[in-house]
Amino acid sequence: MSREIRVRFAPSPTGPLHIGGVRTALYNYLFAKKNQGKFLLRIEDTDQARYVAGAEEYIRESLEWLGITPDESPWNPGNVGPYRQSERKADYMQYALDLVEKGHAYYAFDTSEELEAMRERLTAARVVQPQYNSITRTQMKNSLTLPEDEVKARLASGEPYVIRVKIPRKEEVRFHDQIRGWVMVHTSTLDDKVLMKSDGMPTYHLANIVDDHRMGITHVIRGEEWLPSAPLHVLLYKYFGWEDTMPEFAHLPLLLKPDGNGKLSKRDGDRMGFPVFPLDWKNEETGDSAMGFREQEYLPEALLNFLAFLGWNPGDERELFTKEELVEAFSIERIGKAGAKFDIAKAKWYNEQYLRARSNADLADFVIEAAKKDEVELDSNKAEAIVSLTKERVTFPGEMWTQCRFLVNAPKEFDEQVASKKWNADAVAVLSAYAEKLSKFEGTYDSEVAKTLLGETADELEIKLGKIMQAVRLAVTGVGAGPDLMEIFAILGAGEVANRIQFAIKNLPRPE
RNA sequence: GGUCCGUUCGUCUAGGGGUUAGGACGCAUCCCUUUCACGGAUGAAACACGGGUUCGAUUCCCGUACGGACUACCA
Repeated sequence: MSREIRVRFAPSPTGPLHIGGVRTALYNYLFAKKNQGKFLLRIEDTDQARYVAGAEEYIRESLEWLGITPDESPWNPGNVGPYRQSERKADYMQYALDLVEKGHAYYAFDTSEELEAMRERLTAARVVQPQYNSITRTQMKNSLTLPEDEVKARLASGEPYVIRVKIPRKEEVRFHDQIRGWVMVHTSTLDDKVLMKSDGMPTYHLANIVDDHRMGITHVIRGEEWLPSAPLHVLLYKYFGWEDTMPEFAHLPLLLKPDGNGKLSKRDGDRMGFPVFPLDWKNEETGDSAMGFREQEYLPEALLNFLAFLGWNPGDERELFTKEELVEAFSIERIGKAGAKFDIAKAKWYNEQYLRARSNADLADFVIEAAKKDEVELDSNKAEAIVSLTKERVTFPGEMWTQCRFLVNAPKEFDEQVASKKWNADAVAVLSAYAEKLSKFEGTYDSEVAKTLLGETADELEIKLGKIMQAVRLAVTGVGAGPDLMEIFAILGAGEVANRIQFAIKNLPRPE
């Protein structure tokens, strides 16, 4: 009988959720759904000093925006709660004490000054790795060196202490990683990590083992930065006697900066002008802020697809996947080992693809909102017209509006470069004749009519249309590039086009 | 420094003892379009290096180089 697949995403609420964390959440989600399992969210808030107000809500909103919804979370608890470690505080000590009793952990009373002194001493003695371990603990103040009654006395007096794991001197720790295969580490390189802090809170190492066990986690899918402490975790499972239900591990490759080396940081985004966080973030207290993919108008389905492909691929040549298709195709075996550079150009391409896949009605709402910020009220007909004019040519929804602003606001100024290059006597001749015709025009002025009429006008003057189209565009829109001109003419209407042409002829310098 | 992990076009990657080393993004050129895009076509572009093993290695093994993560009473 096999257990139900249960995975968790366990961020700590210390600030905005990094995009790498989002990918970790995504992979956990995909793996759970693929295997008809459960995806849980657990808040790792055991560091009270680093707790940032609003961070939890940020995590929740980010996941919601992307549709990576946890089956169980602090806000939607299952029956293995609490889902916030701080709320489980009282339990952890019992587990730590259990380890002390079994001889796998011990009390330590060293002050931070004493710890510092120890490190200095070791460094001076040219010890390569100054750490609290099987050798150095014999010289420190702990329940292994102090007489039993003194330990009791110190404990009774309320003196601050921590509980450390007792790492064996010579032992080989072997564990399997689903991405990297077998990993072997010798305990002589491990140190006696703190399990319980002096404030009564557990460290990550203790808390994550206890919680994963109690929450029935079957697979731990997390970032590569945890790989070095995985041997400790394996040891803890063994000391607790939970080897039978120890989860499988999968350590994900890191997200790297686009240029140079090293992991992707907020600075990289700021430097190169792209977001590194899902949502905008603003901390009123510290004043730090960050821009988000959502506010930069990346579509959630595009971000999701992009992120999924950073370190994973389906093995065939498909690139575009909905969330459901990702679930269907996902497998841990196909996750790569090497870190992936964060290439925003690809993200933009995905955004274009998904933008074009959205319905015009849907996109029209975007356009209406964007116009509102410019204090322009658009009805849905006009907005949809703008959408069909532009959706094939923009990366972000907001650009649909910025590219069409001139529809509402007639140009007062003209692009000088285009004017000096393309504004010529032929163009003026055709345009004034065209405007003349338009002012007398009656009937339906659609893009076909607009085009035919313009063609006829040019023919009569024996001027090639191709030579003057840029100038025509300039006269009516003020710039040299944009959506299909004849469609624009149709939207503007004959009278408005005529007016604009006349304004342009009056205000642009008269060509030779 | 130590431990662990990694290395195929500029980027994301497929592949895997014998291949013209495949795709996508980006880039370039051309076609379509009496404008601008979309689209289509084509092109340039990669197995880090050195040793083995082998008839044959980009693929397996070992080194080297380079890169990364970790090395807290942070997660």
